[in-house]
Amino acid sequence: MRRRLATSMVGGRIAAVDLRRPDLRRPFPRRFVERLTGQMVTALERRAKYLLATLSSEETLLMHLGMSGSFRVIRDQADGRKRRNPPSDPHDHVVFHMATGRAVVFNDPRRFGIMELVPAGRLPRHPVLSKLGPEPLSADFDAAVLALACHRKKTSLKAALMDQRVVAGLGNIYASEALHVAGLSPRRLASSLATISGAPRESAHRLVSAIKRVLEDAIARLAAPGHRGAPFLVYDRAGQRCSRSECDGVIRRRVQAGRSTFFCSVCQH
DNA sequence: ACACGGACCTGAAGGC
DNA sequence: TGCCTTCAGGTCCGTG
Repeated sequence: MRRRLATSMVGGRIAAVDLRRPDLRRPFPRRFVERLTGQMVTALERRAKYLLATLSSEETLLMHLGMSGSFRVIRDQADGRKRRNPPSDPHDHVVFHMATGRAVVFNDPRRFGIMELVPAGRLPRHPVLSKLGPEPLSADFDAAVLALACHRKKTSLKAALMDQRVVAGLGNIYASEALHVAGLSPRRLASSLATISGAPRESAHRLVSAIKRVLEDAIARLAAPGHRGAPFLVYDRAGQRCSRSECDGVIRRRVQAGRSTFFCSVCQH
């Protein structure tokens, strides 16, 4: 999503903002439209599940898609005229009209999304960012770090992977997917990744590799033009056969910490 | 300090 | 057809 939006926004100017309701989960920041209008977008970055658009005003637009949020880009019409009324539905809550003529539309039926404006200097200490664990695809995230973060936890492995302080950016789908690839049961204790002293066991190495592989694959697929809905290995596949070769198990669903977990009880231990 | 359950919203799908 | 319940990719807050 970051890559796709960057193409339309980075280096461009926000010519107008169409704000169609006062709030998502929380009210939009005060003077939201005025603070964005006319700004250049100098960078678009991601931290965990947050998108961070750096503005020429030294403020950063902090965004989260929640459960149901999405962005779409509307290109200007072939004859060069801007669309007066971009195609919209009742859940198109914000439209960024770029000076190029493109429009970036934020749609979010459940309105669990977030849009905030944060002064650049206060970004590192922002409450939602300051407690986040390592980026899963960075070199900082390795078996030693994961084992240390987990060795005193009193929760399941699945819950630990969804804890954004342990590793930042895995959600319910990819937590299940990574555990499947690693061959680890979601019900194991998180602390079983570490020895008594907190050193990583072999399972921690396997899990870190699985997390990185699962996320890299997903990003590669979603970045491909005309991509299809991700073919998950276990997520939302209860009752179907395990896809691992040589495994004749069936995928099961169980609720952990209030969320659905999908796994194969034959090849995940 | 930690872990859990419920709350926040709307819409889709399935049972009756 | 319509009404009910359950479930959905994420945080956040109160409670124990």
